[in-house]
Amino acid sequence: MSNTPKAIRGTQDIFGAEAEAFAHVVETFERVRKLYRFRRIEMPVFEKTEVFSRSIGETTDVVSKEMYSFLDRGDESLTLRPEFTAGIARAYITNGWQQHAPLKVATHGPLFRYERPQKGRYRQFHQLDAEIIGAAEPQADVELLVMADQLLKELGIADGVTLMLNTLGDGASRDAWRASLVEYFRAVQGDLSEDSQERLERNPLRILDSKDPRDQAFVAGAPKIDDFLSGEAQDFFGAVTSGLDAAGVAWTRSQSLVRGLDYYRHTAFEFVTDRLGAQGTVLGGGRYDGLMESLGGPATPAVGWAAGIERLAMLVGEVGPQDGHVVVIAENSGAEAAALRTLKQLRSVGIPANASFKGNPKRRIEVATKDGASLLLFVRDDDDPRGLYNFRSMLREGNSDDLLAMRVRAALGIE
RNA sequence: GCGAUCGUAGCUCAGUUGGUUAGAGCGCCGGUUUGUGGUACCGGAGGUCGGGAGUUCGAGCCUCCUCGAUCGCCCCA
Repeated sequence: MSNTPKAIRGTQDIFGAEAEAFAHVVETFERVRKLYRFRRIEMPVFEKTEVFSRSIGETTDVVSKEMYSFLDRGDESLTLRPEFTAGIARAYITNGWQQHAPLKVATHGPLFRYERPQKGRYRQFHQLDAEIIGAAEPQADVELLVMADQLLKELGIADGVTLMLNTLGDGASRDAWRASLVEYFRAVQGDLSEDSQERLERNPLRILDSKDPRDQAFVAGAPKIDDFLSGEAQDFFGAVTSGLDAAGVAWTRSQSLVRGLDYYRHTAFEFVTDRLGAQGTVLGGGRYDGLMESLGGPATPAVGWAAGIERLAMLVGEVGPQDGHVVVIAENSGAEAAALRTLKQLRSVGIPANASFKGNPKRRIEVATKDGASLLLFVRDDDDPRGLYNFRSMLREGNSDDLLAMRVRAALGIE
């Protein structure tokens, strides 16, 4: 025991109800993604380090202190993906996926960030991801948000989650706004929190969503992005919001919602909840029109979002009861072969079935009970005069299991 | 990276101002009872008290270090 290696900090071994909830989130995402005709892609888990450092931004926390980077045996600097978007952008360029533009893609899987673990935050965590690449139109933003909205509804968690929406404007708007913010906050620098004094240098937009009351006093009077928006950027945002209204997606304008990563432009959004403590963002994303160029590709407009599977799974809670299943028990060793045949027959027609083969008959029944079996099927010797099968319902008021029993009888060809 | 709380059998936890062989419930294994099961009863296995060092005649209970968990900050999905 003491010399057994421990799991890595911030990783999880997921089992039982949590694993079921996790799978439920992924399955729901797959279903919805097909409804919206997003194409499935599979991405490598690691990339050259520069894929992330050039796109996400050298000064961001993600790149400067949270990446799992290492030299491989060829002395190349590689990094375990801290997010999906940069790798997808790289793939888009290197594989010539421009020919499919506008390209709607979706994926999910593990990401890695060296952070302090806490509720809903892990070093290996999992996200759903959806992107539309090569579409400059606000309809793409709307499409993505409508899909996200439906996903949350189908997961049954939309009630506790609200869509916070903002625009960062185009590149010029964003830069002018940023300069104005720096000027504004610099004037009161001494009164800001220590964190925000730091942010002033590296990521001034982030001061806007600071939780520190010392900052919030100044945030209210800070320059607003709306005053810097070009006419074009205003029209774009207007098209997004009216599209959402037309599609019946509720949203809330949040002037202080910004994105931490450098590549974002125009639309920025987060679906947030207050039921997850400090990790309230459950799905977030935005438009990243500048990203492809930072990786050396052609100017390519794109939008996307990612959602934390663990966080969604926590909100989903217990997933509904599984379909009833049959447990097959051989009454004695002579019936083992018949039991195996029976299991195969049941499963081949889609009836969930499990075997109970450990211990004495009583023990087998106990195990089956704990497994939640709704029907026990005892199998006897082939030549037993009482017949091959003995049914025993496990449900108190057995309505629903009648159907299961009927299906089982049909599958086995008995009356 | 910063702060706070916590870390005793597989699980949830008790363990009195530091003092003889560390306990319970559930679970697990075996058995009895039982109409082939969800009951009851009997018995059993399982812990170097996260790890290391120190204080003390003596530490699960005190100190330090370390690892991990949890909750915030930060960051982000």
